[in-house]
Amino acid sequence: MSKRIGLKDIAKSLNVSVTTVSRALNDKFDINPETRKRILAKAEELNYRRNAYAVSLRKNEYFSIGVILPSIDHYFFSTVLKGIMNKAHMANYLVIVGETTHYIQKEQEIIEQFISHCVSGVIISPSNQNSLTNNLELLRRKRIPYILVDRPSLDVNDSFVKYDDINGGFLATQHLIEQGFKKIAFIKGLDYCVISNARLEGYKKALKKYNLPIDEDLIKTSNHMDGNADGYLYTRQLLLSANKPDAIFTVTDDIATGVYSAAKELKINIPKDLGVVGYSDSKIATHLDPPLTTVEQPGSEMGEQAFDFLQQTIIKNNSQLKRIFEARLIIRESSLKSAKLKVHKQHSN
Amino acid sequence: MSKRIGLKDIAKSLNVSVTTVSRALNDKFDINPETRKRILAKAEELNYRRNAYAVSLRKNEYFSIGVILPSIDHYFFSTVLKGIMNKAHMANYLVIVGETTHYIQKEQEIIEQFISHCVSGVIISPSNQNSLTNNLELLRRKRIPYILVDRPSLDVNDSFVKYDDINGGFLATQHLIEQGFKKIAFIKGLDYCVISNARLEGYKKALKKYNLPIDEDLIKTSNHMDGNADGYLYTRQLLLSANKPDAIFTVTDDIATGVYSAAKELKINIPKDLGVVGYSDSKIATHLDPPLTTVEQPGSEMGEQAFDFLQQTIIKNNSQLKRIFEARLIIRESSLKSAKLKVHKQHSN
DNA sequence: TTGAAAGCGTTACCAG
DNA sequence: CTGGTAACGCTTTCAA
Repeated sequence: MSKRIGLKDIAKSLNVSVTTVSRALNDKFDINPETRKRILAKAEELNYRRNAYAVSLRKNEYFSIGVILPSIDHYFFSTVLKGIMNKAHMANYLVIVGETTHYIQKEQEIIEQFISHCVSGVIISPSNQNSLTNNLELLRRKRIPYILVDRPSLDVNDSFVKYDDINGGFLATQHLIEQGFKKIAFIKGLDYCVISNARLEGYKKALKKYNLPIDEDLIKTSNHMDGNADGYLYTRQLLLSANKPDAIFTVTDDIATGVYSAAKELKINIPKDLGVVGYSDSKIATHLDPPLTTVEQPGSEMGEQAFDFLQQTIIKNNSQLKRIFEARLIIRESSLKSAKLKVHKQHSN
Repeated sequence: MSKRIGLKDIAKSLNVSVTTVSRALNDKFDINPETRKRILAKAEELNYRRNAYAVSLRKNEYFSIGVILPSIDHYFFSTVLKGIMNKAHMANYLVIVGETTHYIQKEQEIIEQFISHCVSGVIISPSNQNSLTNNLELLRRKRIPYILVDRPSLDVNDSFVKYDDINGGFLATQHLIEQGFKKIAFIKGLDYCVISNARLEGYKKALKKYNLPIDEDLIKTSNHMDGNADGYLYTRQLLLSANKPDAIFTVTDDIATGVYSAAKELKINIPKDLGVVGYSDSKIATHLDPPLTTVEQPGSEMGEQAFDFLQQTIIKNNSQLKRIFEARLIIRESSLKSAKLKVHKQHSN
């Protein structure tokens, strides 16, 4: 295990001062080009690696941000991360990632780790309601700039980036109503989930607007763990009950896949006998048969916006930066009651 | 912008020495419990944050690893990352992530950034053949331990974790043959892609074993950019040609989705008239109609193994750690010519 | 049980 | 153009 090479080693072997070596390596102007060349060559020869820790310490400048997500193998979050990393790379920031797997305890550990690692800021999609109060408070107290992604907090001073989930829920439900569906069920997420609640609100809003009754029996709660299984279960339950809906709107595409399975098993035709709308426009949506109508969520764009906000907060100490992405419904066949089957996938270039 | 609090500040405000404060904060035994309590309280009050950079510098101990992937929103890679992060978190390592988006130049930038950031090691899935020679050499020269994921290099000293892609290709093809398909096409990846080539090799091996001809016209090349589109295009081309195959094996599930679209459009029944086998067992596989037979790739497990290897390399300076995950075919309906659905997994020998 | 001082690898400042 | 010195925030060693 050979010792790590430092400026000092280069300096010694060339009989110059450490200062000079530093200058050469940092492309300063006040140095003899000759000396500079010699130093660079020597550095290369000795496989010198710059120690960013020492530099940061000395300059009191830190170039990393922390990203905290509930789960990175979830397609949406991975696109958010992609967006963040894209911008971060351009700005020369290092991206440290932590996955909470929905555990608030783990979230806290990650935050603490990030803080002592001197991250300049944090982009976080809080794991649940509870963490909004506790863990964010930790960041606030320690004065770490942070941007909330997808799940805003209740504090008006916080900066966030999110979707208009209320309108998303509204558009989805309205679309089903306009297609002629009369009895629309909603499979939602857990009660503490802000997003799920927003979509639920939109759902109810649409029903009200069209004077349809809100039937609590048609509202089911999935627990986020296995959407597919929950979708399947609740759909069976709904379709076999006396109070049978003719359409189902689900809080995630994942749950919608379960709806498909159940419908298939019960030989119920989508969309003729059962309209389905999902949420997120995940990869599977287009591949389901029939393709799933869903609400778009461009995660990558959101990640980029989050990074921009964070940078503004870090540099200009801005706060209360807020951006709400408009909800957009992507209509495919699963919700077109009077559909003639038409494959409208685009295979451009 | 209030100044960051350091040991010195706590020491001063309590009239003790920096050493004592350090001791208190690090739970050393040789300190008066009284003093310790006072210090801890003060630290809390002043919102002290430990500076890991200074600690690392002083102790010459660094606790972060770098992970370099071609693309993180690709499901497989995101599960690999998940596996890595899981283990890393338990071992108290920070995970810094870089996405090359398949650019070898970007890969190099990321490696250089990671090196100066004193990562203890790197887990990398190289972006292409070229980078295997260039960019890995950089890591070797600077003596950074690294583990290759999914795409091994040619250097026998390197440690890696990969799948048995040859056997994967073999099993997939053999299965189709055994199902009674006679003319099996293969849609592969780019020529430089080691993995694609391995699967191709397995494909050919199976054909040979069963004395089927290898027809280069039935081998198509997708460029990794839009698998779905390529799958669609090539499938159309293949199915409309005189030399029409009765089964298609694709190097990724993504491409297989394109096969489905084309088959649907041409009203060709899967699996009766066209057997299809994909690769990766991605999320969509089960949701396609009919569900797609594919070769499993448990990314998370692979990520965990990679981290374990890396840690062994870092700590014990081990090298040439190699693990090849067995290929396992997951049989679903898309390949069952005389299908009654029976889900079972087949192991290779 | 406590403190003073050295030093990790680097850069900034000032002098020459 | 070059070099000496101090300092970044912390831990370690040695001495009290």
